[in-house]
Formats: sequence, C-alpha cells, structure tokens
Amino acid sequence: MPVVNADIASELDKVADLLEIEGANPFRVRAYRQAARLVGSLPRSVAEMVAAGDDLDALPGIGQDLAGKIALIATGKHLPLLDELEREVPPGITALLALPGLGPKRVHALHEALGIDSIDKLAAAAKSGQLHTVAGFGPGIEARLVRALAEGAGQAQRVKLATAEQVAEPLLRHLRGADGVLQVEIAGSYRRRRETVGDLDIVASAEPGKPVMDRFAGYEDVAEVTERGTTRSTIVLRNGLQVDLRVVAPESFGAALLYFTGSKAHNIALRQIAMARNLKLNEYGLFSGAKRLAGATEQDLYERLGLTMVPPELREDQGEIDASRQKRLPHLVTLDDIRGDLHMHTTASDGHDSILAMARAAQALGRAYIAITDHSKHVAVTHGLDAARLARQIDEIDRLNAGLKDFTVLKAIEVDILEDGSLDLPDRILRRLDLVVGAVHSAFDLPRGQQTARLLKAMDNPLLNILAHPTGRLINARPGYAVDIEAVMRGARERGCHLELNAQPDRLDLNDTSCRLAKELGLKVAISTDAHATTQLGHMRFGIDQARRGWLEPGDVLNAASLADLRRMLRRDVPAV
DNA sequence: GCCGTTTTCGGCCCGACTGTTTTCAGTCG
Repeated sequence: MPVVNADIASELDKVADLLEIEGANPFRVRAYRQAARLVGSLPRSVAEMVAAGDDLDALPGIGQDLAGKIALIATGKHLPLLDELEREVPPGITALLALPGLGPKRVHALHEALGIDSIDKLAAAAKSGQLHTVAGFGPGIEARLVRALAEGAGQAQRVKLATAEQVAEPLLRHLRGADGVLQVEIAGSYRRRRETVGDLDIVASAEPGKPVMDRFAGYEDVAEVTERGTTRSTIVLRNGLQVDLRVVAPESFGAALLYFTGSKAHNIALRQIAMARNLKLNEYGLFSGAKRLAGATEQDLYERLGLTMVPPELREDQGEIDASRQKRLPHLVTLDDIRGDLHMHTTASDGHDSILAMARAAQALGRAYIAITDHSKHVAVTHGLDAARLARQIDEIDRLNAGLKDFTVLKAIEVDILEDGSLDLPDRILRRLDLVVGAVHSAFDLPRGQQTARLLKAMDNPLLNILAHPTGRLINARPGYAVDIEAVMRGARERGCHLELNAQPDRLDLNDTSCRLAKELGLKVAISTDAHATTQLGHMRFGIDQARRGWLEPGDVLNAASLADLRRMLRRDVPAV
C-alpha cells in the first residue's frame, strides 16, 4: 500500500503541531507547515518520486533535512523525530489546538498547570471551574471554551463551494444595500474558488463614519457576533459558517481585497517581493516609507511589484508568481469558451427531464451541442439502458436532430466499467454512438493496482472516449477509490482517450491538481455537468472554477472545441499525440 | 528548517481584536 501525499502532509503537520506546543523556533514550525502544504498539493505521488530517485530538495522550501524526512515517511518508515515528540507531548493534545482561542502557548500552559492533554480532560476541568486558576485564563476565555465544547467545536467541517454560495450571495446583496458602502467583494478561498471553504472573508470600502458594521451584525441570518471592531467584525451564521468583514477606505480596497483573498502563501511571496524593493505591502497598500504607491486596485499593486495581475484561482504560490513576472500566465478557460456539454441524463435513466428539454435548456445557455449519456443497465437502480433501449434512444435522437437548428444532440452513453474492466454494453451498440463515456459505479474497494488496471483495460476498448469522474470521490462524503491517477492519465494519452472534470459541486472530479497534471501530460479534459435535470446544466461554472485552478486554457478543454473539431478529437484511430 | 545580485549567518509578513492587563501576549487570518 503506497503512502499517499495526504498522509505525508498529515505527518508533517503533526510534527509542526507538536513542535509548536513545545515552544520550538516558530520558523522551524513554519518550515514543516509549508512542507506539509507543498506535499499535499503536489499532483505527483511523492512516494513515486522517491522511488524514481527524484531530488525532493529541489522543491521550494524543502532542504536536505526535510527531503530526507519526507523520503522516510514516503517509504512507510517511522519518523524518529515524531516518535520523540510524541514521547514528550501526548499526541491527543494537538486536538486542543482546533478550539477557538487555544493556540500553542495556552495549550502548553493548560498541560503544565492541570495536566490537560485531551478534549475530555479540558471539558472536565472547565466543568469543575478549574480553568481560571491557570495564569492568563480569565473568565472570558473560560466561558468561550465552555461554549465551544458544548457546541462540539473542533469538528467544524469545510463547506462545499456551492453551499457557501447559497448563503454568501444574499449576504453580499444585504451589504451592498448599506448606506455609505462603496464596494463589497467576497475574498478568501471563496474567491479563489476552492472546492470547499472554511469561512467567508468579505472586504468592503465605505465612506467614513457609516454604520456598515451595524448592517453586518444586524443581518437576519446571524446566530452570533463573535468580534466587533470598527474595521473588522466576525459573525457566525445560523448554519454555522463564520463570516469576517473588513472595512477599509476606498484607497485601500484593492490592497485589502488582495490581502484577504490570499492564499497566505501567495501573500507572503508578494510581501517578500515588496521587501526586496524596500517597500512594505500590507492590507492598506504598497508603501515606500509613509508614502502610498498603490492600494485602490489589485491591478495597480501587482504592477508596482513588477507583476501582471494574477487571477484569484491561481494565487496558491504554485508557480504563478514566476509566471506572472515573466508574463507567461495562462489564458484561463472561461464559461464563455464552453461550446458543449458531454455528460447528462434524461428520464430514460435517472434524470428528471426529456432529451428535448435538456437540448433546449443547453441551447439557451449558449451551448452548440450536448451528449445524452444515460446510465447503462448495470446500474439497475437508475433504470439503466440495455442495448435494445439504447437503440431506440439512438433513433429518437436522430429524429430530434432533424428538427433542431444550430444545435446537435450527440448519441452517447455513460457505460459502466465492470469490475474486470469490460464495458456493460456490447461493442455492436456502442459503435453506433457518437461518443462513449465510461464510469465506475461499483467495486470501489479494489486494491490500487487492480483498480488502475481495470481503468486501463476499459480504455483498451477503442470505443471508449471519456473516463467520467475518474476517482469517484464525493467531497466531504467519500474519498476516491484507490487508483494511480497518473498511470491512468498516461494510459489515456497513449490510447487517445480523454478524462472528465465532472462539474457536480459534490464531485469536482478530476480535482484542480489533477487537472494541472493532465495539462502537463498533454491530456485534454472534458468539463461536463453530469446534469440530471435542466437546472443542473448551470453547474458548468463550478467545473470551470476548478479547471482554472488547474491552469487549464481553452485548448486543454475538449468541449471548448467546435463540434467538427470535437468529432476529430474523438477519433481513437488518430492519437492526439 | 530554509535560504542567499546586499548574506553560508541571520534573517524569516503584518496587523486587528480580545482578554487580561496597567503596556502587552496570544490568537487568528
């Protein structure tokens, strides 16, 4: 069982947590945190890089020492440093860091004074009123901890982007209606379009002395106001989502938006560029001494730092700063580039609308073509199609196309990839289709090698064109099946197959880092809605968000092509490479 | 622990808010 990047990242984070509680050099702690973040976001398997003899210390922020430690973890060995730290600091203690108001110093103090090394012991101490006997713990902090424990804090889960949008947009409108408000934008990971968000960061500019904070705190959906200042306030909405609002003067709006959009790593890199020029960058602007050089817009700030404006989706310190400096930023795909949609269902299987309804709705969204991809028979609960029913659907689509103007419905299927890698319908019927989308809906728990071989075997069938939701993950609900995604991508490229970025907000599969890997490997990605109703055709935008985070340009996206070009690229007898 | 057209040593992003304080440490983003 190979060690996956997320496991390595979590080991490194654990080291950072424990070092922090021990009071280690904060920059050493940061080095571990940055390494964890880097490893967690690498598209390639670190275990495989180690096996291939790649130099890990060529990675930014990884020196000889960390390279050695990462290689150790990647090969399944124990990290002596971690063992040592766990002897000194009880491992359960790190869970305390997740509580609001508890950082390394206070956790350390609690452990020293009362021997608290777990949430349970903290709860007991709070209940018996011992907490305020610890130096630095007054009634305020005690009350806050008691409340957090009662609410089961420490388990806050990030919410899906689409879910966050549902509460964010009305709040944004509420703030825009406030007296004296000039500009309001949502920043943070929401603006970077991460697949999930931990909280919302809102930046506003306003005329001085206007009651914007009152408007914010008085929002009807507020459960609690946890911080209330003149320039910064924090509320918790009734659904548990925390929202921060920062209000600045108009001349600082761009700087504040830049700062609160992050990511943190991107900001730090920008500040270092500013420092190298003897300038100071903060949320109020870019300064030379006391003189403000820029601040009203992000564009000005980037330009004064010798950079071109970086789209928020790329601000992860993953090479975008160098690309910006060299004017080599990608021209990211936009919703307007999308010409078609290659995965959707109808009433024939588990969809809610007819083929014609889906076609009309897609055309109204500006698409020129769609593919109808109902399930095949193996997914019985969806009333999947057998060969005979698919044959009738083919005829129905032919008749329908004859009556459509400037729009084409492609005959297709989402055929099940069975456990042995064979397809759920015979070639003789698949051959009559315009394209074949294949997907796994069963046997999720195969060993990694076997799952990978299953997908490669499915793609061996020259009738298969697109591998749908390639990892099978459901955000916040189910990890993907174990699979060597890079091997699948290489296999797809050799065979002239393509991979899907499923745009359902709970799938987003391929994810952003896999998209970037696909691009590096020269593989085209189909961004598809997998719509089960006309209303879901709009989910395309969530797919676009992740594609942009994955640096994809229109030329990397299969369904940004015209129908004629698409048909050419779907031909398996002429490999794309 | 990392890193280097100012450095192989001495730096490492910066500010707001809270609570517990009499001028600031800790936490957070």
